[in-house]
Amino acid sequence: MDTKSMMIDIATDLFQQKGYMGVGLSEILKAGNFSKGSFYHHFPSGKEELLIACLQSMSETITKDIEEIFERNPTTNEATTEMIEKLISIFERDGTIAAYTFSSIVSELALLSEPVRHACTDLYIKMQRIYTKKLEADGFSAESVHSIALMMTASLEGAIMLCLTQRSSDPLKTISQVLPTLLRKER
Amino acid sequence: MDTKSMMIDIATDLFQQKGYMGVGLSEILKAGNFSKGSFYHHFPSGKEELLIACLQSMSETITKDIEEIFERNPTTNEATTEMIEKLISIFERDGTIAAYTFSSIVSELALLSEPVRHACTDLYIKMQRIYTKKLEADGFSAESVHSIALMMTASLEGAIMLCLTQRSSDPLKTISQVLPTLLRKER
DNA sequence: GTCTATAAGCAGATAGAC
DNA sequence: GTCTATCTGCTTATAGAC
Repeated sequence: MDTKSMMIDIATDLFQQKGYMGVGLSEILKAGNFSKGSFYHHFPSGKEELLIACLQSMSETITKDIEEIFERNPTTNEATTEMIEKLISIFERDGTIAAYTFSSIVSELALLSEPVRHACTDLYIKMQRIYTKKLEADGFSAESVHSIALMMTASLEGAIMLCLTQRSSDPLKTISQVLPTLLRKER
Repeated sequence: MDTKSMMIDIATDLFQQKGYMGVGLSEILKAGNFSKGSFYHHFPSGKEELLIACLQSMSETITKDIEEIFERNPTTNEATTEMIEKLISIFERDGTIAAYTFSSIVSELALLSEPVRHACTDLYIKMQRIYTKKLEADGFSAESVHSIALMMTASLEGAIMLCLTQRSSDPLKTISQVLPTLLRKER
């Protein structure tokens, strides 16, 4: 594996644990035994360029993962349940949620940096596209599809945040129980 | 108004605009024409102590505000609609949401600092307590009350985050349309 | 309670040898 | 492509006069 990819991998890990601002460049370099010279060769414009690369890599992993779940489950309802169960088991194993969201890493930065903001928007759009497709296949009406997909994204994102701040997986568990209410077709 | 309160007010404003890490201490002092000496007299343990004071002040404002809305509206459904409308008009006026959430200010820090994490948890608990009370008055069953209140908090929090990253009030508008689905009593 | 001046440390970034 | 040594600027925090 080449140096650049290794840098991205190690940095992604650290960013997920402590957030962008919580990790110094030196910490990343030390963790992977990289030198400053080598780092600035691969990321000439520095730490934020590295972050963007990490976000892109995460985005790919996340969307691929969600796509698979949504493909192998018959309905949105079942896919959602599996997705959230997976998040819960990750959270209970690692004590943190390293996937399905950027917000814990960059939410402050998203207020300040346009490239970061775009990377976030991009991920949300991709996730909602997956939900939308499945909801349409489920037979939901065109108008309701958009609303439900957005509600799924928002409540999931909010629940992850609540889990992280409360150090408990309860919020995700509750959301998982409530979401099916929205996915009943009698509307 | 005393110096300490002025410091809290000015800092709150800046933190809301740029996040905790995005605002240096010197920026705060300059904005209010405070001196370092004066600042460290009032907040001996520094910037994080100031942040906690800001979070507490925000928490009071937010909960009082929500409480009023929930008191003057007959049902949870109507109160929620008014609350979200208010958020939307704030967002469309200021381009940011300076209330009802800490997450854009501190989400990264909440991973690192226990006092900050507790301040966040505290706010969420208070908000959900207000929702819960109203839902009970609406006649919802004891079990469903907890789930719905959590779903309200999570989706609102998530929608605010989406609005901020997408620079659009659409997510809040959509949530406002979808939430009533959860508040139908036929469950 | 407030002031100025200064400290001490670390951040991200650069230069130039190899 | 990688290395080490260095630079600059900024951060929070302190000391001590008024």
